[in-house]
Amino acid sequence: MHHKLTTLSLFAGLDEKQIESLLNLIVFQNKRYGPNSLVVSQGEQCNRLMILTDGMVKGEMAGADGRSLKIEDLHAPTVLAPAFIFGRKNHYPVNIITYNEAKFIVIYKTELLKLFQLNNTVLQNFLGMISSRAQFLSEKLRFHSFKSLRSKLAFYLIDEASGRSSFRLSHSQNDLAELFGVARPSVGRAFMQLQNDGIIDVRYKQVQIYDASKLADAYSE
Amino acid sequence: MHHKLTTLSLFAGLDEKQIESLLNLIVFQNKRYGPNSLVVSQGEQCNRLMILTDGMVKGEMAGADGRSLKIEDLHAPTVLAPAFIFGRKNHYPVNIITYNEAKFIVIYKTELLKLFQLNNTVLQNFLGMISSRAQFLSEKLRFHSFKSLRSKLAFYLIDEASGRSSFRLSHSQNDLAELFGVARPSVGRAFMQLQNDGIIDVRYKQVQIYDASKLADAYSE
DNA sequence: TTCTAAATGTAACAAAGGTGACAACTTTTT
DNA sequence: AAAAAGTTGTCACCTTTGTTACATTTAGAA
Repeated sequence: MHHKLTTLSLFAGLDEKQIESLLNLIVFQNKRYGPNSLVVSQGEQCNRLMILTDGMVKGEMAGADGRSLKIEDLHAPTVLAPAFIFGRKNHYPVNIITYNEAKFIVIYKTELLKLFQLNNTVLQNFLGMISSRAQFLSEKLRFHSFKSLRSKLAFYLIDEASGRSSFRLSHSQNDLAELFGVARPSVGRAFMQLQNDGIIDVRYKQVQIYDASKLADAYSE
Repeated sequence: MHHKLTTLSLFAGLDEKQIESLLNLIVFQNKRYGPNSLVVSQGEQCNRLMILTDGMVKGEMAGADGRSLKIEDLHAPTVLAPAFIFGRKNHYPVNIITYNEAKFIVIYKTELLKLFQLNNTVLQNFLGMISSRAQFLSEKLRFHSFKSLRSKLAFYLIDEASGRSSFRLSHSQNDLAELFGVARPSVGRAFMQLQNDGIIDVRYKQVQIYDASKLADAYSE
């Protein structure tokens, strides 16, 4: 029936039979939306877990004037906004809109808690999902806390080097520019400056670190 | 005994007796550290929940070269790094060091899960803690995604106005500068530019919005 | 009220990064 | 091997933000 659920991170570690028998023990709804339907509207209270089992949806945030900007695309199977059922703010921050026909499983909060009591693996998966998200965001944010491009690049290089003094970059300058939120030529300039300072040597993707200590200094420049 | 635990968010909604009887049902350790002790070292595996019941500690991140920068101070009672027990990366990202003498309750992962099974409130509190953290981080990050100072300020103003067209700012330009990660005079300039464009009127903390639509336009400038 | 500390307005100059463009080089595909 | 696509080096010029400094205004304390 819901064969795709085995690939859902919430049910990781469970086989099809286990999932089915679990779902038989709780109350949930199947919902189906046509293309371009509003599934969840911004500000709506989030007291249920929505699992996208088929289709593709987008989350977009309505601006003060009605225009909206896309936040992200979500493909089945996935869980929508797991951090909003139990968080302090339990109102959706975005509109969720279908691209094509989409199917959902909807589990209300009380039933979800029942599910957690029934199966420890599901609970751990859910805890893992939210925790990983918090970790991911935390890391992104720390990256932003390095102000200058030079410091971001230094941080990246030390991480990428992971101890080696010579290595090949696994991202293009374009990727890095996007990652750092700057323009591509700026990345090139930053590389060049580190090289001119005698800290590294770069030639295309090949990097040689001459002075790891100075590179670490660059964190705070 | 652990009278302070009633103010711990993990045990919110429970009284002293309930907490005590819960703790009697699981295995945990009491630990005590002297001043300036290393409680947790960066990279160490996180397979236990540490609850700071007395004292004050700091988290600091060791740089590649040994120097370290302080991340945050934590006061009792609080839970250390709740998002790291169940997350994908279960290694502490920081060193935790005591300022003064500090006492902890240490609950291993398996016992913590037992606690969740025993008491639904504790589970919901824990879910709430990590969810709220994810939400908080998410919001911070979204703010950073507005590139220009003008767009950040516009976003802030619309939020602060919350519908009104005239209101008083609740932060100083200094606060805003810190919040936006820019220099203070830049904040002043950004205010002035919005004013010169006829979008708002500012006089010290008093703000009048003339054109909310144009202000919203400024998101993407 | 008067004094004082904090907040704000403003200016000149410096520095960082953005933009657009193009050539040179590498990698991948055919 | 040749062609195509992608990546990198580099340049000139523009825009935004940082820095420092100082005068002015406001708000809070005495």
